[in-house]
Amino acid sequence: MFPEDGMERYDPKTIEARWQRVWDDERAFHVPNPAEGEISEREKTYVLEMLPYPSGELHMGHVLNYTLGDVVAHMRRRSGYAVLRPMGYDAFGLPAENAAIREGGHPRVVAERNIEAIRAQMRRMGWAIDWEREVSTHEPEYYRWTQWLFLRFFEHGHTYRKEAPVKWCPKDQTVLANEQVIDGRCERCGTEVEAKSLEQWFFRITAYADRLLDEMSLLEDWPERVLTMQRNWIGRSEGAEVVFRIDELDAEVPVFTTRPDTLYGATFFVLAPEHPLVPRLVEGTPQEREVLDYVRRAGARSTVERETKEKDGVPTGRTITNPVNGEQIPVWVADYVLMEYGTGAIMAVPAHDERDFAFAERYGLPVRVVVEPAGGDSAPEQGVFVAHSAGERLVDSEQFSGLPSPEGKRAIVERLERDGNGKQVIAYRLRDWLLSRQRYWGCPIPIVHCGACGLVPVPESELPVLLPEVEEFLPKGRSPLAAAEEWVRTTCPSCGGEARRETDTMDTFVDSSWYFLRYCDPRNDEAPFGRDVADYWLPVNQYIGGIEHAILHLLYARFFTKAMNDMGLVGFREPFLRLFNQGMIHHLGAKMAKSKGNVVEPNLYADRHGADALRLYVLFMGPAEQDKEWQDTGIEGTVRFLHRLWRLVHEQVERGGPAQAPSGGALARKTHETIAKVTDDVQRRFVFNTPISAVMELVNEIARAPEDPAARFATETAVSLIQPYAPHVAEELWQRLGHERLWEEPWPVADEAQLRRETFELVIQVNGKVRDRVQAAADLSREELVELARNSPRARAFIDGGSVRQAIVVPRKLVNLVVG
RNA sequence: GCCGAAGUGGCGGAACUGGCAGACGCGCUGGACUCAAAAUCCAGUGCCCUCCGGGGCGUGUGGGUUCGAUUCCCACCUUCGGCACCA
Repeated sequence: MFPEDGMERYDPKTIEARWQRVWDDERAFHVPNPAEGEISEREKTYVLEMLPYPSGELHMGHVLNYTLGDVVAHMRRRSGYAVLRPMGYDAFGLPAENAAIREGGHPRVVAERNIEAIRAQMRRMGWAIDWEREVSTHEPEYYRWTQWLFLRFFEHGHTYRKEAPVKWCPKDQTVLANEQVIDGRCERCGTEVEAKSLEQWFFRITAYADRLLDEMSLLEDWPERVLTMQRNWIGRSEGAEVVFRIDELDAEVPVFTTRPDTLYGATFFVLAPEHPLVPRLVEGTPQEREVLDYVRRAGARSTVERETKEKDGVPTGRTITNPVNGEQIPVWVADYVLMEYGTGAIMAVPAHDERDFAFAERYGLPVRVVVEPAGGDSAPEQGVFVAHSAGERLVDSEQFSGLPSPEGKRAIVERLERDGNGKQVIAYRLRDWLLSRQRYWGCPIPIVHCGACGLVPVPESELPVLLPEVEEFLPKGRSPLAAAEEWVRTTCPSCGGEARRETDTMDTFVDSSWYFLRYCDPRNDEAPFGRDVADYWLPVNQYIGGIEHAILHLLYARFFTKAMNDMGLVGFREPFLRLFNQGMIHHLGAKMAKSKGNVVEPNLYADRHGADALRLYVLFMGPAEQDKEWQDTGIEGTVRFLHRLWRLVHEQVERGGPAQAPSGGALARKTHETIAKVTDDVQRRFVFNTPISAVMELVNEIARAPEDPAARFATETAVSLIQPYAPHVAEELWQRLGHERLWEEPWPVADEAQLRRETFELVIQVNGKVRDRVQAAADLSREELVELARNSPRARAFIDGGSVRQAIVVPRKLVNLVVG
């Protein structure tokens, strides 16, 4: 740039490669575990970003995600904490398997090739990661412990196998967990899912529903919307189970309702088409054909269709007895009642439930009002829909009439309980987590099916159950593992007889539900992790990732942690104390996607401008939690800034000014203000764009007064403050300033004494409008400030003939003269 | 439909607890350097008016509270996200 000055040009490529090598050689970011049996003296911080799926290509979302974590980790480490910041790969799963099917070859080869590629790109970004703790979920050394944990869950009854209606993705040829179905479509491929009844493996996450809600109180800082989404997903609702009877069949049919106070308004009864009682109910009746026909048609409807069409159903010809008044009401079958929720049957109260009302309207069923809104003085109109409201009272409900709704609920439930016709219950929307998948590239389920002994766990000594080698990965409705006949055929660990291995593999979300624990103790070959070491590092202090896992991964990991806590494997109940969701980086107005051709590749920019400029830019763009738009010209601004800083440092080295700043000067004060701002912004506010602005301001100030006695001090501080954001160039400049190892240098602390000002700019307002600004001594009294304002000629012009009726003084800020 | 978040210059954004709206950066305009260009540096840059002193308006829209509102309250508009036959 200025070769005639002999100043070396800022060349990010060389600098970045050099410092990455130094960090590796010196194991700069390796953190040892506290020695056995002794808790480390140093306070710890666990900074973690969500486990990446190794697609082979790093994208901008990763860059933002890991750079955020990097800044936090650097600052924490330089503030004296032992910082755990590991990295690994969520390597099992469909993308690698599908790529292998498409291109031929083995999913493992695809996955490992991708890992190599993405690791190289990550290292290029210079993140301060302890690479010695790297793990990948597809390695037998890892999935051995996934299996081990599965068996502990199995022993404790957290895992079970049952036949149940499940969601099936016809494209991926596998079942899905409820959480992986979005609007009736497969979360991965968007194919409409089908309903099937299959025998599958489940985690009993529903047993933890209440704790997943209640223990949110243990979390330090999670985005409110994530908590809301989880609460909605769990869907806890308090109500009652009410038992209706069909005497002719000697059958009891319980329903769940949140409105037991409306029991007298039940005018019909509805069973889900899948309800097991339906065939017996209509057997040999004139309605049999029509009802079974309806059931068949409902079964063929897609979830989407079922949810969007007009409500329909068929009468069964049977009646059922309302336990409170003995009334006989007709039983219908309709698919607006879902088998998965409650008991698969409802009492229909059309006057007080919109869905029941719509159904009653269509089929001309009676509508009986039994609750009147607050302040109803005349008898309620019959046959209409009455929305739920505060202060409502029961009517036409025998002895319960007149009770306010909440008391009515209580009284009716008490009566039901006394008569053995019901009880208070809580229903959840949350379903158990379906964990088995009919695909190859996943963790094998370590179970043996024995004709004599049933489901037998594989003994711990035989773990891992390795994935068998097969020729064909294409799924055909059953797991490709089933084709490895020799592998499938085994002996029962319990009785020694012939037995067959489980051929389903686990949902990859199982792998990622405990990876944050493996990082504590990644090479342990006797246990998934040592409890002491886990209890030292965990819970994660700062977790960072995308909002897409608001329910899926985050709910599963919380469940796993709680179950492990119950089993005595860990001493804490929540895995992630603070959660941060970064926004998405868009380009050309849309989410980056290969199919749209608008992907901005980080590597390209790292090569062109350096990783430091890229890291700075993704943070400088705007608030980290907001979605934002990539601008090529934007990164050029950060490039320019680094060049400017580079020149400034060299100029200061040339000048050789004193490193210690004399106190009291404007530049010295600005420097301390910058330290305070940069530190506070990250630590308290978790914002990353304004600290960069603050350092830019400081650099601008230095450039304006390079001969200031505080210039050298200001320059060194700027380099030190920018280190978490642009670590390579900061390290290089630090060395050129005559120091070493900036990453080990304590984080700067602002000197309170230097922050104090002797004068300030007093803003003078007249009737709320700024009319003048004057310098004022910091220690002036309120009266003196008002005098100063009154004497301002500019303010006077606006006071004119009027009199000052009031003066508002904000100390060290402004005076507002109210003139009337 | 319900719940939530957001709306500020040409653009990304700042203003943290009700007290100077537009920090920082991009872009643009003018100038310096150069044979020229790039790079760099300097100055300017919300809109309107101006006698060049300054004045008026301005944070989605309309109202309110207040000495004072981007910030608090009410209503509405727009965008985005979540939930949505859950009994």
